[in-house]
Amino acid sequence: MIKKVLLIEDDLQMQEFIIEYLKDYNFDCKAFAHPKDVLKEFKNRSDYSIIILDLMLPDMDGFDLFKKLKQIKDIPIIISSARGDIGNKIHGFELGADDYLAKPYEPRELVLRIEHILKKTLSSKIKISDFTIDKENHTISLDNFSIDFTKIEFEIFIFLIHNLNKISSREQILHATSLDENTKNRTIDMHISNIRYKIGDDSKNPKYIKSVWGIGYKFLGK
Amino acid sequence: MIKKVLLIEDDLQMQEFIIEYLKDYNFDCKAFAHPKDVLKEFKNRSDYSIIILDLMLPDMDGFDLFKKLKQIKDIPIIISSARGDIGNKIHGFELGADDYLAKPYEPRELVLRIEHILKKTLSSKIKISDFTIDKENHTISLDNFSIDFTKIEFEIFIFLIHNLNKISSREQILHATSLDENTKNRTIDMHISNIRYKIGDDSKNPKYIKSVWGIGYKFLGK
DNA sequence: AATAAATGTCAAGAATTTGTAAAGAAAGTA
DNA sequence: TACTTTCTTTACAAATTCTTGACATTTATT
Repeated sequence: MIKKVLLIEDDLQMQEFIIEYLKDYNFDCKAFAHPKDVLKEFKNRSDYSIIILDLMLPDMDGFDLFKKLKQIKDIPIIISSARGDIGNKIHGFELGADDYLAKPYEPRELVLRIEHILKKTLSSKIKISDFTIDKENHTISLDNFSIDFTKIEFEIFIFLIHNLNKISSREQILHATSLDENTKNRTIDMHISNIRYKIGDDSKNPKYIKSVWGIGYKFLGK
Repeated sequence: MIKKVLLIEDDLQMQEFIIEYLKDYNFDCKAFAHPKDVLKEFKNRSDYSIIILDLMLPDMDGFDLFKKLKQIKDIPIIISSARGDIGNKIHGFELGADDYLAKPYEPRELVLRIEHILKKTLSSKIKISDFTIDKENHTISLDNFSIDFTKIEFEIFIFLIHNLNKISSREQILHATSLDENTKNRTIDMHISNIRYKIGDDSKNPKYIKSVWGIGYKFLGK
């Protein structure tokens, strides 16, 4: 499967160069210079695997853009910035950037970092807890029985299990999934209830999804 | 807790410089130039949190050393190598390096990468008094027994223990927690009573939470 | 020792949060 | 269009937590 890369870079020559370079490594890369265009594109076609975000952009603060992109869909983002721009780097990591690249960088280094991150994030068929998760095929199975999750159930399940043993608030769940941002909390409870039913979990004596009173939900591991 | 860093670097001046730099960021860094010494040290004292491995070493191939270190104990390793030494970089990632740094690098960048990796790897557990506190997961344990605090009990407990050996007034407790501002003082007393019960403390002869007559409560430490 | 004020905690019930059924709205399909 | 599936919301019951009053006990003051 060809991975799609979303490049945000205002230097047009650089754009061209990276697109060509990534093509050789089997990445389908689209580039944009303006935040507005990026957001529009990403909202419409969110089948990208990774985003490369250059911080030196016009119009809008790069961190704003970062947050907005993450809100639309939580995929890995590599931040690139001018070498020595340390303040930004700190901020980048704190924001949750998966990596950053100091400019000027070698294109081969970019490829390596992309592959490294995708390997961690996307590699299909991972076993966590008693479940086998195949993100690529959007399937989850328990004891070799495939579970039919709906889209949102799948997203919530993935989010919870990625935060194994950590409490996820309803707000976090909301933002991590494609749920509309003014969806009621009780809707999430309802999805949890349905997920529990499908995986045969009991809310009163949970094996997998525990409610943490007043705070959120927690996927129990190991 | 001070984190220990194991630096493998054959340039002695560079060693000195990095040790000093990391000291400013509260890392306890020990450096070695020769693989034999490193292995000996790491076998004897494996309480390091992270390893910085420079690939340009005498005596032994850097990748061999990498593998041997990982075998002794699987802690994060950052590989550093001469800029442009792409072949090594690939290899580094394939070996399972957690990150790599192209030389010359800024020391601040090293700190950032260390902190980034440790944040991911190390859990957020802190030990205070006899308790292990994980704020993120909202769990507190005493002698490996997990204590089930309610939301407000948790908040009060955290506040008291953060003010170890200091007296906290009921008013301070009120404001430090999510309690409604016109909650009665006696309610706080009740919460304290419940907390004491859960941690097995005795109000008359307290080991942890002492009442200071007319003023407030004090968490006793060390 | 007597008194007043502060603290400990039981127990009741008030308030909040959660579980889930059911019904309708929205989106997708044939 | 009609049908199916998914999503959202509401409603009510159940569970949990929070608050308070009451009374016993402790501490400080005189």
